[in-house]
Amino acid sequence: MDNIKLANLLFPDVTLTPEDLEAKYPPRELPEGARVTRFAPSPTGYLHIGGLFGALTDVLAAKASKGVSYLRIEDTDKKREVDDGVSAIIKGFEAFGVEFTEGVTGFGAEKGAYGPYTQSQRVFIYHAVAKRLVEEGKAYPCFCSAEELTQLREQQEKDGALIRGYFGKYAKCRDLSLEEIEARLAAGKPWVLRFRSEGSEDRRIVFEDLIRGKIEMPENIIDEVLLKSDGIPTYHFAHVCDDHFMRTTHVIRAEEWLSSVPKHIAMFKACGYRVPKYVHTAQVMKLDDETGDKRKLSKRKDPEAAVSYFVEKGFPREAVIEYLLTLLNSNFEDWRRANPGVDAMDYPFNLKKMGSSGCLFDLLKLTDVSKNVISHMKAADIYTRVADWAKDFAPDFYAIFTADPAFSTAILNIDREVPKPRKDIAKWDEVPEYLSYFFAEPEADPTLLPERVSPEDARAILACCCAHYEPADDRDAWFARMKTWCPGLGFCPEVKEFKKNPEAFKGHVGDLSSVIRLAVTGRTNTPDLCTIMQLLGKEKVSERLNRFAEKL
RNA sequence: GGCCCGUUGGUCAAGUGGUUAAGACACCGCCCUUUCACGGCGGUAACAUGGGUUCGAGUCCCGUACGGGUCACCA
Repeated sequence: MDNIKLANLLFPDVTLTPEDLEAKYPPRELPEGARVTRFAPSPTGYLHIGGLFGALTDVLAAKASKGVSYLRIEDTDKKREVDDGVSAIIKGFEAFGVEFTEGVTGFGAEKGAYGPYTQSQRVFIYHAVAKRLVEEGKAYPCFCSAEELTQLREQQEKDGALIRGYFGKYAKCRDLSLEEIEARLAAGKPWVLRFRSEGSEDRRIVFEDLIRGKIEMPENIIDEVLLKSDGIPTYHFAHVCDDHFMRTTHVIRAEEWLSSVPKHIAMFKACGYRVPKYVHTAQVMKLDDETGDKRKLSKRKDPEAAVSYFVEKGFPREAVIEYLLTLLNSNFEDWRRANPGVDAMDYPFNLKKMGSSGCLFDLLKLTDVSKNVISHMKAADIYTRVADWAKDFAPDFYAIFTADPAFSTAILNIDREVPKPRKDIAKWDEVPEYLSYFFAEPEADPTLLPERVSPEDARAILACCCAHYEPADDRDAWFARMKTWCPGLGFCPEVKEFKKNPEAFKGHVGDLSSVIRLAVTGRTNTPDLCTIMQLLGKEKVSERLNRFAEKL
């Protein structure tokens, strides 16, 4: 068989050689130990939380070694591709502040010297490599139709074959003569290019996965498809060409790829390329609501699988990243305690410390992380973020919230920017309800009055407050003033004293503030009442006090 | 079914032959407190299972069970 002739027959227009490509994409000049990683999604829909998880791994692994991470779009399956798939991915990363050093940066835009970073634009590379493989007898055209392949599969099932696929005696096109190939080509029969596997069923291959250690598997014996009939490569072939010419050092990808490593190693070797280091990360799972079993997060069934879910709920990007980091490296939380305020992206990430079993996505833990993150934000920062969020997801609230920015910022600042700030907001969609009483008069429910306070006493308290409230009082002065009202109302100004002798009083000073709080805010618990009343202003406070008194 | 990966409290997990088996979230209790939160203290709760190897095993080996993945001209 004249392989050179075959190669020219198959790729008559390809003149570029692998050597040209080596020159075009030289090894990177990076410091010793620097890792080159890549995140390589398919534009098949929105960005998945597992995708964010993976991308974070790539970016951090590169950054921690002063290396390079890049974003490559794997659009080799036109059937599954979605129109705005690329921008959905880019937008997703933008929303969470994940930045790659190289690669696709927008629709049709990219940066870096190893591009193009979109596979559909790299066909010239795949074809150059494919042609060489044919020249060397390591690849061959296959004319089997989909029906024939289905038949083959059924046959193998009947035979009870342990290994299934296109190989050995089932590989009908493996040994076609040049004449047969020419004839079929002339007849216009569609063909795919297959890898001529040299593997043997009874040989085993050993490789190292950076988080799982040494793994041993049977050699690949399948004549995998390299180029589909439309000339576009399969994932496997694209992976080999791209990660070689983009000079990737660490292939970090989800666990589901683990079983195709033997295939990939065989292909790297056939091409004469150095095999990259492999890192297969565990998948993000969730507890199924119905069965109670752990299972992979699914795009279809789980709304929280899409990163847009977190945007809509208004989780700050830092919180999501922070939470993901706790899943990525368990000692992240220790590092965080030791380095408060440091950018999470500067975390000295350790690939080898990644867990090897799938972890459950815990929304409750995310909530806790988020509360902490938000508690450390400045009120002005929160104002901006809430406004940005509300603009898209709560337009009605946006209008009232942004009507008086100074007021909104001030109310967000209650009990904030102090040593022990409140931690009661976990995500922005809680804010409209959380702040509602500042923007509209609340419907106070009389049944929420403290048990020992009768409606008559409540009315007396409200009247007293109405008559003597001084907005200029600071917190201490306000407490002191309330205490002066107590004797006249039959309440005890000191809680401790009241507890010693509860029969002597109707209640204590705390009850006064409870009644006032209920009248002013409609709630039984709120941040500091004194500040709330100051911000509301004497007029509104009096109105609310009176209105509630009328209802009693 | 073949091949592969995994299995420490409800969750995330430290742990690399000798530990009272960390810590965080959640939960419960107490303290602090003029509400709620915050904070402090304490508590419940785990090495899937059976065999080895060893003076000694969560850690090493084999089997079993249970989860997960993969066996496409999808990635």
